[in-house]
Amino acid sequence: MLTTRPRGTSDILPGEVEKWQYLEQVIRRLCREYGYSEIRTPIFEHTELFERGVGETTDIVQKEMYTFRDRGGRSITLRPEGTAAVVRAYLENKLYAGPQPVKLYYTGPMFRYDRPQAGRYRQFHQLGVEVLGSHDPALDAEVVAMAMDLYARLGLKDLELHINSVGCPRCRPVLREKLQDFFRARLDRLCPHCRDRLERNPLRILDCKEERCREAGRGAPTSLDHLCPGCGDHFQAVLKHLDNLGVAYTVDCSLVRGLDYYTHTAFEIIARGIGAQNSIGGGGRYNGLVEECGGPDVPGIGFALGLERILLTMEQQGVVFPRPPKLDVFLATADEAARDRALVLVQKLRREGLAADRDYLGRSLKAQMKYAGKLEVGLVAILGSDELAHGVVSLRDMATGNQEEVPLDRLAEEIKQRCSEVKL
RNA sequence: GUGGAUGUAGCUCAGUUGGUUAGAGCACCAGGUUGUGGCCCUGGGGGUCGUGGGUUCGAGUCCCAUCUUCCACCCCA
Repeated sequence: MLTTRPRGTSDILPGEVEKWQYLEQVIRRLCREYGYSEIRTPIFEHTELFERGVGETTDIVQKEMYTFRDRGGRSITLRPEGTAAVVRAYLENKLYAGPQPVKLYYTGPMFRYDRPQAGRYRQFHQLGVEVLGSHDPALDAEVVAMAMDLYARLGLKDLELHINSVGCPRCRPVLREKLQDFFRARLDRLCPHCRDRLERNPLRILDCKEERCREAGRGAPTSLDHLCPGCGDHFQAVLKHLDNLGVAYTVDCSLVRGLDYYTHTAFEIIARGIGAQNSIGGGGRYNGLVEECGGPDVPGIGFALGLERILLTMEQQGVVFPRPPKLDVFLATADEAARDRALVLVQKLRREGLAADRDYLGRSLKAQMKYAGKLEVGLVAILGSDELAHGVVSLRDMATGNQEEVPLDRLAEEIKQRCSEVKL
């Protein structure tokens, strides 16, 4: 073999791809029902979009981007997430001039240069949802509820919804400083990791698994105590709306998001049992991002869900995927004369909207039957010189073994009728 | 980027202290007499033993390097 697929990528093969198609189908219906339109942006963007949009200090920008120079010398980056590009497209195409708010969704591959492990890949897929142009806390609640609705529709159970408010540009720096002051006084009690975190991301220290850091974090200032009145009111309103919707949540003061653009509401959904990478979705508000990208002061909120991780959780929880039949009918031939007619007949069936196929390997009738059995085709139409002479086809029900002759001109109708019976 | 484990047919794995043409089950293909699947029987194709070096008379078996995959850390979907 010349080479293999790049590390952390995967080939989604027949057998597996049907699960993706099912997931995508549920997603599209959900988004339509919630009033979202699909947007498709490029897989790659100018690097500065992510540097500015996602944030220079984030791990994504500092060590996880697939960045390269194109032949024109431009710095290009394979998108590591979707929000920045949607905001760019919103501005570039002046969507703020249309009816507000703008509700958009996307699915597709994202790229991050990380070491692969359970639930983490270099090319992975997300469903993302973004709403631009509304501050309404009811929208925050609806966005959270929409994510939970998707999981429910897919049959997922026992998920944990964590929610927090990370404040706004007025109150966040205050908390940050208080936290830094708090931990600076306890620096010697922190693990080496957390000493690094102190400058970069002090909130993370509260999340550390080391016992001594948990000990040191006791009594630390929390985000909720330091929200400014505006942020506090907003957060309380979001929680109230979630209560009204019957969405169960845990307020988690240690929840931070890894991307710089988040303000106010931040949330994350955790699934147990799929390994260390157990976050199957997350999101929040980003009221400063549009302006940061050079646009008007327009608020935004959204989420991103990891499709691989959702599929992983579905499998772990034993969810059964619907398995539509590959073919409606297989056309088997008994001899050379029938073979010539088969080509024409199978085309005719396809034009009738049926999924039909035949043998291409010159196999014996027996081998063709065997093949049809393996494909789990419900019906096999058998054509031989006897049938040709009478203008009929022997139609065999593979589940029961019953077989009867059907006139050629009624074949398509007969198959359609039997297929619809099976579905009922 | 760091740490640990792993790598023999399409898949799951055997392969004894290094010793002749590397095996099994499943899968695939073909047969088991005249035009018929799911069970059974028979036969067949398919492996540069991840890759590259090295030690040795001789390496799938030992040593080194490298890559992949898996798991974890950091972080995230």
